[in-house]
Amino acid sequence: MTDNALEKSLDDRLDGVHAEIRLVEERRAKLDVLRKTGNAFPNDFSREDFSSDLHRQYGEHANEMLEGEPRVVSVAGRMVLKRVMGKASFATLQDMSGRIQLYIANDTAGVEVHDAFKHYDLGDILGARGPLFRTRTGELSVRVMNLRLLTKSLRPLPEKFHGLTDQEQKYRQRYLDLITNDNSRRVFITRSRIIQSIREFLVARSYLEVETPMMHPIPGGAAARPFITHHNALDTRLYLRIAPELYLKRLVIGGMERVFEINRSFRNEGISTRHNPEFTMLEFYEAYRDYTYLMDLTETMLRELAAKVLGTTRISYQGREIDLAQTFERLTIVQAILKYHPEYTSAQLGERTFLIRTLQGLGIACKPEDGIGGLQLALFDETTEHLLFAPTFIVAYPAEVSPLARRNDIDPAITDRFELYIAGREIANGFSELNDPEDQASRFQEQANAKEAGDIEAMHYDADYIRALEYGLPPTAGEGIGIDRLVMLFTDSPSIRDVILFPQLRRED
RNA sequence: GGGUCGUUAGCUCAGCCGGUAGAGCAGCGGACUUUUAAUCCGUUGGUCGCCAGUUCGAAUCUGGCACGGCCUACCA
Repeated sequence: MTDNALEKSLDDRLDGVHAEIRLVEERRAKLDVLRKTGNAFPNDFSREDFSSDLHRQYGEHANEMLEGEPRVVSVAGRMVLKRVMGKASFATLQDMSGRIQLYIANDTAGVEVHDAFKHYDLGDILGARGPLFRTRTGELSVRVMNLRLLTKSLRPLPEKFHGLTDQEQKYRQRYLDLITNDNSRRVFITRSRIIQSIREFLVARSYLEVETPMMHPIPGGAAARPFITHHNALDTRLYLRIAPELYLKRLVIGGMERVFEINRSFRNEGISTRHNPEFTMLEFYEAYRDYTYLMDLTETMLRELAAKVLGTTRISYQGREIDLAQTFERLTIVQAILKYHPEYTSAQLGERTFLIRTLQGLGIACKPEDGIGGLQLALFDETTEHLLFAPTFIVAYPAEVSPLARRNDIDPAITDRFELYIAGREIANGFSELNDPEDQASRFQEQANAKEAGDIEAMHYDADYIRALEYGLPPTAGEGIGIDRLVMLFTDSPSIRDVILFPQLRRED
């Protein structure tokens, strides 16, 4: 590259940043003026009123009532709309609860305040005081007597009408998404309410909320690939947890007969619209109960949750209706396949050779060690799972894929376990816990052997957990619910990234 | 990981068969004392994701790369 070419490329590069910088520089110049004339970042403004409270309390009041008994309010928030009309202006302020309109005029706020306001930018944080009134078109507004710029915004906001639509930017700069998109705000408020309501539901039933380690010396409680890290002082390998299960059951052994935890688990697997490397799970355990009790409890919980958070048990997800008030169907894996695929017969689904041939026809690789139950489950996963739109409990999972679940008393090849499907997705997984330490030890051994044989998701042998079981785990039922997926369902969100504030993305650079 | 679509002004988007860029919003200047996506007049702003190639000439065609959306695979 010649010197000339290098110089040209540098010039071009500076030109490239010029446009955006210019908009910021204009605002920076305004900030410089603020710095010179006083405190540019004051924090002595006292906000007394939320916009939603004002709309709720005075939304129905006629203007004569408001003018007759003036209610002076103090509001603050980000200016998201601005309309200057010469000697009077309107601005829309957005706070955590909603929006309120400000009226700023020469004859009420004063010429000086109004002229200053004219140079405020969309995105600035303002504080305003004045009496409420209703405009000619009926909108509840603050007749501004005092107005202060509390924080200068240096960067321009996304377009006021369309908001931010670029998915990547919504995820990377979530604050912009929250400022400009009502739906996004609604989703995360709903998420918070769901979690809060679950807490209340369980606490009301004498559950204790606990926190167990996220860093595990032996990852356990699920079949998944973990993240690996290292502790320097202990010079030891640690894994980010893939599930809290084994620690929660240790607590039940310790006498915490009803415990729950709502927190993150981590799985080092693919990222998709249904998977984020860190995700939030509710796990809860109750002693002296079995999995049938959990199914009843889950139905009640989801029903009450919807009624409380959404105000209805009827959910619309991606254009289809789900009514949580209806009794959730309960089907075994085989019953579910037969219901949705009447072309198969019950006799066929009991034949190993038929199952293997059918799965191969669907392009599913069968492992030679797969038992009949495993083959049935593979067929279910492939052909039926995604069709379970109405809430459905699937029961009778094979023991070979349920290393932590109690065997069924009549058929020891299956376990007392269920999974709940809604909208074609697994929402919950629960079972009567395996509390026979010797059975658990041999199941761990099978898992360890599978791991040895190359199954990267197989569980480790956890001797410490076996020791705990040997002290006696009371008969217990336990369940996990994927909170993110539940929130997706309740907020009609197509992607898990829409319900996680900061989803994992590739590095920007 | 595989398939597919996308990346143009701060934001939302046009840009046809190749002739080196347009609108709206935002910004700046002006008019306007009940607007509400205010309106009207004027105006600034772009290495068209990056790197090569084809061509007299590339936002446009071809290849590669980066990032993202969707579908798909593992899973909760």
